Amino acid sequence: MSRWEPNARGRLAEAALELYSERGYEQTTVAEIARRAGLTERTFFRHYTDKREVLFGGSGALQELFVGAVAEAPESAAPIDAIAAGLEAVSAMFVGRREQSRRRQTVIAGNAELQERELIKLASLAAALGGALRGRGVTEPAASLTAEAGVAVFKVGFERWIAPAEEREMASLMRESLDELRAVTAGGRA
Amino acid sequence: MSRWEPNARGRLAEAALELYSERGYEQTTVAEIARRAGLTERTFFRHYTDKREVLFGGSGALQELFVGAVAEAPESAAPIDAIAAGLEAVSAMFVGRREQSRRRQTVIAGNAELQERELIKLASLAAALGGALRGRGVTEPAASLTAEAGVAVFKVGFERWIAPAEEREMASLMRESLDELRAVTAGGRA
DNA sequence: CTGTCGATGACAGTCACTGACATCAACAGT
DNA sequence: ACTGTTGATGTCAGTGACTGTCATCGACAG
Repeated sequence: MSRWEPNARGRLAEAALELYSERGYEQTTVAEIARRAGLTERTFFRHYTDKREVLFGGSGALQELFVGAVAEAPESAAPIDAIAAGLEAVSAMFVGRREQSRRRQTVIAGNAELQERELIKLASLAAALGGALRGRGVTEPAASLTAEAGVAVFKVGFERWIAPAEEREMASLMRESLDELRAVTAGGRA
Repeated sequence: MSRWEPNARGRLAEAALELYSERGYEQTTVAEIARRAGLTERTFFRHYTDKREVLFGGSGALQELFVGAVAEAPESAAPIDAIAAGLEAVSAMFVGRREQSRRRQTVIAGNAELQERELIKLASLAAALGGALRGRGVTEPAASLTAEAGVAVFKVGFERWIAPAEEREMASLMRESLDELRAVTAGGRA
């Protein structure tokens, strides 16, 4: 057996989401999070760089998955279709996590610092997607624009997925949102 | 005469930009900024909510000017043309401030917290522009998309304006960037 | 049995940020 | 001229996020 309970990082993330939900982000101290996870404040900062980052532990995996799927889409796929493949892959990783995602977004919506962190994560995602598209031979500014569009679709699709009454799968909502973007950007044509 | 030197707020902003440039954002304490401005740390926090905000004192005026110009563009103007009018207005307010803007962007580029703050300011700008467009009768999602596009053009134009060798006026670069966006989004057509 | 390693704890310290109260020139009203 | 109010600032004592440093001690290799 191990000297400590396993998955300290996960316990910290869980404790943080609970406390942020219960009493709000600002009213929660890092010491409290650590205590609920059975650890000390110092150990919290060994797993997460700051009090905000504990809510974004999954963003690295999300970005890797998204970028990987874009990079490995069929060579024949157009840029926007590679992005669509990425959205499909990402949707799979959220299956069964809708309630947790709702709680998390509620917390983020209630605090400006957390919104800032979310924005920079999305900016990082857009930059990485742009790089993946350039790796597929897409030139600028098409690569960056398509990447930004992909992130915009993800945002819209995600918001719909966590909407109160919504029960459809994320993948469907992502496809729907992408279709709407296509319709809008095609505006003015036949 | 007044009891204190005038323009405390401006002196703080100036001192902060100097110190952030000289020794970096993280290596500068608020007490140092206040001391250089001839004030105390407590007074700094009466003028700016936090250590980051002191670099964004002009963002309120920028947003007001941009939004106002969009709202007051000729009724006949298309959404994107209203945005173009806003970009013209904004360009005027930066005249003579290129060097200061360059130093400021260098500081921001060197620190993640400052980038986060900049991103949320731009998100706020996009939201406000979307509102102004809706006020002109533009429906969703065209209003939000056009607003996002406007912010994207502003970002690109601004980056070019502060590029090392660049000497052209901001207004020209904004027009140029907007034209490029038009070209890209028109892609696939005749 | 012993030495290394890695995750954690303990503890002191810096600094961003806040609340409460004091100060005092300017100014208005008398 | 006298006085009360106001507003920007100073002073001081906090709280809490975050960091550097060293100690601890099961697991594991040899």
